[in-house]
Amino acid sequence: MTAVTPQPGRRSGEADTLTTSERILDAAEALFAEKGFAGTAVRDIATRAGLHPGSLYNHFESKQALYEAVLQRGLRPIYEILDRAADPEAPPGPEMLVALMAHLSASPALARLIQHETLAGGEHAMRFVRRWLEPVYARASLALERSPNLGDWDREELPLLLMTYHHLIFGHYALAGALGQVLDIDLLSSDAVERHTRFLVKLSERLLGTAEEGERGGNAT
Amino acid sequence: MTAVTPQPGRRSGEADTLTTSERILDAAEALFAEKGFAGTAVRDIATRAGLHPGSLYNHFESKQALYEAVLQRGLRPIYEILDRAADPEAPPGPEMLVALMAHLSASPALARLIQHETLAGGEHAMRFVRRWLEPVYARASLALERSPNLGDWDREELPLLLMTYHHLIFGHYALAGALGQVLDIDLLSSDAVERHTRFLVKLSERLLGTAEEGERGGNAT
Amino acid sequence: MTAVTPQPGRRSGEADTLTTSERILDAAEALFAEKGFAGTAVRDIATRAGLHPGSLYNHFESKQALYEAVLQRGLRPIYEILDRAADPEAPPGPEMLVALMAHLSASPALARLIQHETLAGGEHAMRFVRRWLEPVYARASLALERSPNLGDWDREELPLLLMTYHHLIFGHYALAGALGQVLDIDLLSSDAVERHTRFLVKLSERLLGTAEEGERGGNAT
Amino acid sequence: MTAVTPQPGRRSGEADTLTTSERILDAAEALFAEKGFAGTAVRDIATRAGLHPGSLYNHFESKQALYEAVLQRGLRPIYEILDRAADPEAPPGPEMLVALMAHLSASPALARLIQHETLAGGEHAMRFVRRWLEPVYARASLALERSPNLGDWDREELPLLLMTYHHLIFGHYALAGALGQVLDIDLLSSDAVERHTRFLVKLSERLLGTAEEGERGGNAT
DNA sequence: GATGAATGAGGATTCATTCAT
DNA sequence: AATGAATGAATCCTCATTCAT
Repeated sequence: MTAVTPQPGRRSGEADTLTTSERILDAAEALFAEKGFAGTAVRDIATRAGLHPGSLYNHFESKQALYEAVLQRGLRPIYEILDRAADPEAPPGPEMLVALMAHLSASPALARLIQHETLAGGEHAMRFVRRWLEPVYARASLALERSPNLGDWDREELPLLLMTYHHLIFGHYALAGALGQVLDIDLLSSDAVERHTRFLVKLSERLLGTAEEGERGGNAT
Repeated sequence: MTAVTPQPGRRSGEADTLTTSERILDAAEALFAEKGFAGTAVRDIATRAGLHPGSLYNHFESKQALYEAVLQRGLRPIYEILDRAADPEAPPGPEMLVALMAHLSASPALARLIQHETLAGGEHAMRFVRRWLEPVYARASLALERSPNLGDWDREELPLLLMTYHHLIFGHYALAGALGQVLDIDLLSSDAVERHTRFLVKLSERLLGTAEEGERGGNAT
Repeated sequence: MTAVTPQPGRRSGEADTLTTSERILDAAEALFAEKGFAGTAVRDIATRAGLHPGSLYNHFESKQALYEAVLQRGLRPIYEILDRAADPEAPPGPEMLVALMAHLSASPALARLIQHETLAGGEHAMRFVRRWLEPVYARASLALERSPNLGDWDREELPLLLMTYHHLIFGHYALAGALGQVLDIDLLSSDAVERHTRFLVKLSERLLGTAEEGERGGNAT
Repeated sequence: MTAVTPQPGRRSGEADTLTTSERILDAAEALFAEKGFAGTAVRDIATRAGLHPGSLYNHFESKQALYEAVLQRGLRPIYEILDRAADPEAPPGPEMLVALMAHLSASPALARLIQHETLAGGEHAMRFVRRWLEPVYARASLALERSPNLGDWDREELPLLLMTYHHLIFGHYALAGALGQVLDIDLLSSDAVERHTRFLVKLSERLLGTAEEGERGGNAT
């Protein structure tokens, strides 16, 4: 067991060395992902984090603030992946897909959180969309436009392409639990993640004409 | 799409002629879709349906029962569409896609409900998955297997293809509100629905080699 | 099946020939006896009587009025028994006990109702006590004072004797269900009623010196 | 009666030193005794205990759990009295009766609670009977069997003797309020309790031939 | 006389949050 | 930083009762 220097952004790990705040964030992430914001009780988060509900307010100002902290912690690595992909210096290729897959399959709660929010509608969700989702789409859009065979699609079809990726990535991991059960597959096993990544690359090929070289994208997780 | 003779189970219509139960179902569908089950207050449903909260229980045994009635009402037409598509007598083609699109774009709340449930996890969602989603997948699977160029895909890639349709149909309309805002498009306009339908047919073509004859399935809504 | 002339005071009988009001009274009696006034829902009474809750108000003005009708119907025969016993023309003896036993064991709900009310306390119960219980005690007191060996007891002990009979008669049948279970006896069987009657006569003998001749008091029910 | 050292489970006392839980138990005992379980509103218990309805749930899981806690607190001393009486080392005598009287007259709510439950019938009451009343009868049965002149009664009359004591003790204090009003006596005054105790001893004498030496067991309350 | 729907008050309970300790 | 108790608003739901049909 190597010494763990507490990193703000890190997920889980050896239980005893986790900050209380991190334990709360972990508990909250799991519960918000499963039951949504309204369906999650502060008491349950606290219990799961091993403390009493009141104590939670020593670490986060409110349920809402905790929720946003969970989102923030989860979304930052995604920004970084997309930023790297949008870097004009970087070579085009399936690396972004592979990296995204790896990240989401490692913390599937994140994908579910994002879908919950996107699904919600109303004031609250609109703020989320503006603050969190628009930057993601802006970056993804940049990355997409560097694809070689894009001319195959009309300009007005591009948003649909973007959304296709949204669904096949975020949607896939968000629903991995339920759909895995329907199909009797563990969609979060490393095999399945690898297969899904290959599938996405193949599909990209057919849609965009990219990634002819990239069937290897496997050692995810 | 065949002419729709108004039936007891119909949606919307002249406000005054709606049964109280139908008004409740409409109100509940909208609110459950927007806020999820836990986030929706029975009082709000009642108010929106124009009656006092207690009266609601003359029509539905509980919030849960109401929720299930909403799902049932929404899902039945989907079963019928898929059943028709799975009928071996029926000619293959994009009709199923077109019909599904038309139905979902006409009541986008339904798609959101389905995603809410599929997202939820836990006991509750698993029951939904078993009772509602598995039959859908069974029928869709039958329909898919009749595609001509299916040999292009490995047997283990078929579930991923199925899921792709799930995401591009249910996911699309479930997230239409939020993603439409990000992309600054009204994804529920009849133009957009038509475009999305053409997109899906085109994508099917590239994935399955089908639908060469039927791209113009546009008179949706 | 002989012709049944509808008698206001009669209990149960051939189900089909019962007035709706009688069915309601029967249902109410059973439920009030089991669960008390507050614990009984008008809806349950109606259901048990085979009609819808609203219809009940065609027969009784309110839950309270129904309750009082149940009491009235049940208590009238008891008054009559006590009146006969207090009649100075009547020969003294255990006949009153035997008759009371027979009546209460035949409709044990009545005893429970009386105990419920007596137990309750508060405004409501005090009204019951004044209206219903005081006349019973007045009559019973008259009957007691005609006992031969009463001089054995102080004047201030007489109320305790009266209460002893109250408990051993009303209390006995009120608790027959529960205590029968504890003791593993069916206290409402005709054997048990006969035994209990003999017991009471024997006890009266020892307390009041009466009833030397009366061990036969058996053919109850 | 031995000296009573104040214990956590004690009744009444200097108002300010009572635990909140104790105040709730006191309030609940009084109200449940007067109005029964169904007739008592949690809000009223809370108000009487000086707090808001929700706060009550910090101390008791539910109305039902509170009810059971009230019963448990009240019944424990009764077990102890009966245990002492059933002890084969202890000398036989009216001490048990005296002690029971003292306890019940000091908290008459308890007797009413017991009668309420015994009266109730249905699932709920049966559980009570099994859990609470059967042990009482088992102990009382042991105590009874040590009486000298028991041979005077048939074996099948013993349950009726047991029940007689049940009625004359629990029934007496349960109905003390109402019957006291009918008879125009304060049955809970120390005089009345003493007189009732003497009455019971005298009655025991006549029934069992016991207690020739101990009639003066009067220092109750 | 029966029905089903409506009503509004009140039922128990949960909730997020606060605060003294 | 943690706790347990307090709070009051809000939760879902049941209740007795009414009324048009």
